Amino acid sequence: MIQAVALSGPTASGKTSLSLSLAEKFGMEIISCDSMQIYRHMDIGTAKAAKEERARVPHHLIDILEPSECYSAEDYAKDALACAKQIEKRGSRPLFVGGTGLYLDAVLRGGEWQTPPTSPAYHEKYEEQTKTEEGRLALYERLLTVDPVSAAATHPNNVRRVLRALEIYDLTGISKSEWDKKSKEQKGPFDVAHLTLDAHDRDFLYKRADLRIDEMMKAGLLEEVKNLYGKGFLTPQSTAAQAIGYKELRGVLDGKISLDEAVEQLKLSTRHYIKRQLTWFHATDAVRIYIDTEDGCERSFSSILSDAEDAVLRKFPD
RNA sequence: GGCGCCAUAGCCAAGCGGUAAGGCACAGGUCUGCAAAACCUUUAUUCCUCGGUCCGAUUCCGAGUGGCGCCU
Repeated sequence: MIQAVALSGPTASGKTSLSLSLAEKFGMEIISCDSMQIYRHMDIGTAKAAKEERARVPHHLIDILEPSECYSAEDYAKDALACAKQIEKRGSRPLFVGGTGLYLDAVLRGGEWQTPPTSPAYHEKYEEQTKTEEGRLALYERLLTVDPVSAAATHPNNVRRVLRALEIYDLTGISKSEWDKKSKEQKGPFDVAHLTLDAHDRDFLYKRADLRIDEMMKAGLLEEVKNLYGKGFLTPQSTAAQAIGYKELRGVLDGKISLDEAVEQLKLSTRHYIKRQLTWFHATDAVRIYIDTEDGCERSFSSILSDAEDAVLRKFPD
């Protein structure tokens, strides 16, 4: 078992600065767990740690792909595990830091029972069919006969998940629910201290996020987006184009919406994202570290840091 | 001052005599791999106020209030 620490939490909760101090304190190396910081040329909008910050502690899995390249949770699990093994060999612990819950789950779960990768071709095959109500229902009905357990857990409207479950069955002859069962039974490769940042007052988090977006705009986010599209690094159908900020600002470049509207939209998308992240991390057994007091006031960095250190030491007394 | 139009949830908005569509926001949730994605659930005992007609009014009539437009 590889001993590891994980620091999760929603956007703008302060993961980056806390991770640096925590890594320095315990001599850990950081493995980013962020589906968008993976991509090069997307720096401002994904709030990557600055160059000087990254010089303080070794960072991994940032800037490893071009924005046009495909990547998935499965790829991440492989890459992150390889990274973690090397860090362990160097005699230190990996510190997973990021807000992509699925990616974090994927590495920590690890093991033999990994479902086959998605093939874009499979999904394209059904693109026409999923456009109509009847088509979607037919797919769902097929899933109902092939894998009733997964069907029961999936809403018929959630085409992506319905297709994915069908794909796994068609590719392997084994139902997705069967794969999941095996996967749950196996032990992951990590012994992990999972900390997650949280706030008593949701608005406290939202305000921080709004503020950070204003700073991103000042730092030249629009230029960054313009460049990405201008140089053809980013295409509308790539995964990277789904990134918050990049998709909203594209409308400005096309003259479809005003800059003010786009920024409002970007703030809204960010709030929605924060909410989904909180839902995800609340469902984990992570130790919650609050960035505000119970009456919604800001806590000092040093007290947050000392909470985090305590949580790590409780798990690994050294 | 006169005439016309409008007033429905936090916002936008349909309904125009039979018991309040829809969208957005908010809130809650799902998640085994495109996840910064995709998807789900929930939200007006009441329609600006008062009076009238009617078995029944958000809907029709009158008055008031507020907003918008046009005219003098």
